[in-house]
Amino acid sequence: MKSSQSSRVPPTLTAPVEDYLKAIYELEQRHGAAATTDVAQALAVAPASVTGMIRRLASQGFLDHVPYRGVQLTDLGRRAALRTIRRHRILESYLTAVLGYPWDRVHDEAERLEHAASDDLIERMAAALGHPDADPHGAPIPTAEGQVDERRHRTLADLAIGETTRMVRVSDKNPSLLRYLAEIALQPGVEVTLVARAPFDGPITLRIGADEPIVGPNLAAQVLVESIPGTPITSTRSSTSDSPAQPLTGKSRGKRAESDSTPR
Amino acid sequence: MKSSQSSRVPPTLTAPVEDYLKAIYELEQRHGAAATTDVAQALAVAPASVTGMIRRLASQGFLDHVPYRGVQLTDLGRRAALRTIRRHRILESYLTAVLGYPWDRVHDEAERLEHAASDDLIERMAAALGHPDADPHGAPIPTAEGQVDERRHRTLADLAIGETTRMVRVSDKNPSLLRYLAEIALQPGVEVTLVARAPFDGPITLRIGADEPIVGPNLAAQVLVESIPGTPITSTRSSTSDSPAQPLTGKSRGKRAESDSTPR
DNA sequence: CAAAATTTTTAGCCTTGCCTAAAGTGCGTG
DNA sequence: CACGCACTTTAGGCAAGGCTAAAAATTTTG
Repeated sequence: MKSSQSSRVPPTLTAPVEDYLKAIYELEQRHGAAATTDVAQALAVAPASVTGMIRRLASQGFLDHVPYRGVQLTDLGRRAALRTIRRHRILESYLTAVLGYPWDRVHDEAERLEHAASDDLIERMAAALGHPDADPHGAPIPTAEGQVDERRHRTLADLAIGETTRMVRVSDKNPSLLRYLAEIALQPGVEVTLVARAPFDGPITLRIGADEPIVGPNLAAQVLVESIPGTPITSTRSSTSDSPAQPLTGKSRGKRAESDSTPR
Repeated sequence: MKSSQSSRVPPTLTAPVEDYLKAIYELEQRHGAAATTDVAQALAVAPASVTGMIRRLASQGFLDHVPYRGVQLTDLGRRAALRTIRRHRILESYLTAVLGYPWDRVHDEAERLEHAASDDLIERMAAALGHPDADPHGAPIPTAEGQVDERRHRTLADLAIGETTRMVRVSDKNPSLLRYLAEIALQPGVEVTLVARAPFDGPITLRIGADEPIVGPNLAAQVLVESIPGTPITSTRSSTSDSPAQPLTGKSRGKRAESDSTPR
């Protein structure tokens, strides 16, 4: 019985290990837990493979595993996951801001580079960008010490009719969605108003600047927004919290790398 | 019996495979052939491991292997090797010129990134640098089509007394040597004169600008130089050729990324 | 030119990650 | 409360790459 408790994150994790920890962290954030099947789906591997890797990760102190019950990252595992996430998001920011990558193509590139880049390189890139708080898709960048803004946000689908909010974030994993969002100028920092919503989960009319694009509820549910300070909250739907609910681990948001993405 | 002849380089080679092909290419350049032991030493693995990998690479058409005789890259293998070398050298150039890496620390970083970067990323970096011909250590960068300047050069140790040449290249693999060279300002593009050479392989006095550093024969043999056009060649020692010997595969040299390395 | 030294290969084994097929668990529902 | 379904784990394999020890081939040398 080995006692490898909550010490420092080993410097040399394999790429698959980093991917598992990252995926488990993100599942924990979204669903409060990470089931074998969910991890398998997130990583596109067979569930049996996940069971095997989980055993290994548990034995190395990255997570706790109750058979048939799911996994939970230890402090060590969470720090390792956040380190990889920091790398990923700084890489995305750098590729977009400095090398002109469109925002729908940075994910795959960052996904590979995050396992190969040294801490030194990552910090040089962060410095070159002025230490941004969020990546081009609005995802908060953890600090080198593992602090990150874990606030939940409402989605466009949660808004009340007439409500105006600021777009804050969208997943980086769906290139065609990202291309479409760029087309209708729906990007982090932009103000968006819910003009109308057709019944029975029908199309949603937005106002973005002078345009009034109509989007499906499926798209709307993927776009995260936040209240604009000083605007009354006219809640209509049940939703995840927007104002600080859990104690924040990170610092304030705001600065963000300009994303000069080129749709198509 | 599969027929995977001299077609295109498969897009997805593993990192070890890329490392083997690169090492074999470089050994072929230097010694005309690549022996099992040499490859093993270059990659820091056991000779038996090399035998195994060589069998696999031969079966995939990357090289020809005559048991107990050594290996030779096929056209396919050579193209794969040059692709990796191009990535490596563009990465070194970019890290040095754009992110302020000192020239003694780019090798390790490039060594990992070369396996993870996409062609797109590499070409964006090359474009950002104005498509340099050589990396910060003077190594020629192969074109995307696999053309490269394979000229051999003399070393500082080969010079005649009083001869003035231009420093062109040094290996990127020895950080402390690189730091010392930066200290005495002996970098690619710099003019260097052989002032004196003590007998019995003794210390060598150089002139670089206004300085006259004294270096050992061991160091001198690692620094590649080329004749300055219009300077008579006063040969004294046996040496590898300097003027075009083998037909060139690459284009002319010249442009080179500024290396703003910061020694210590 | 045979013995010694060197190089190369074979044999057998290990770890990491992944797979499929089959067996166990847990839970909701009739 | 038992049955069925979904989820999870176990069992058994495979490929890539690496290792050591030992055998075989080649080269060097006395």
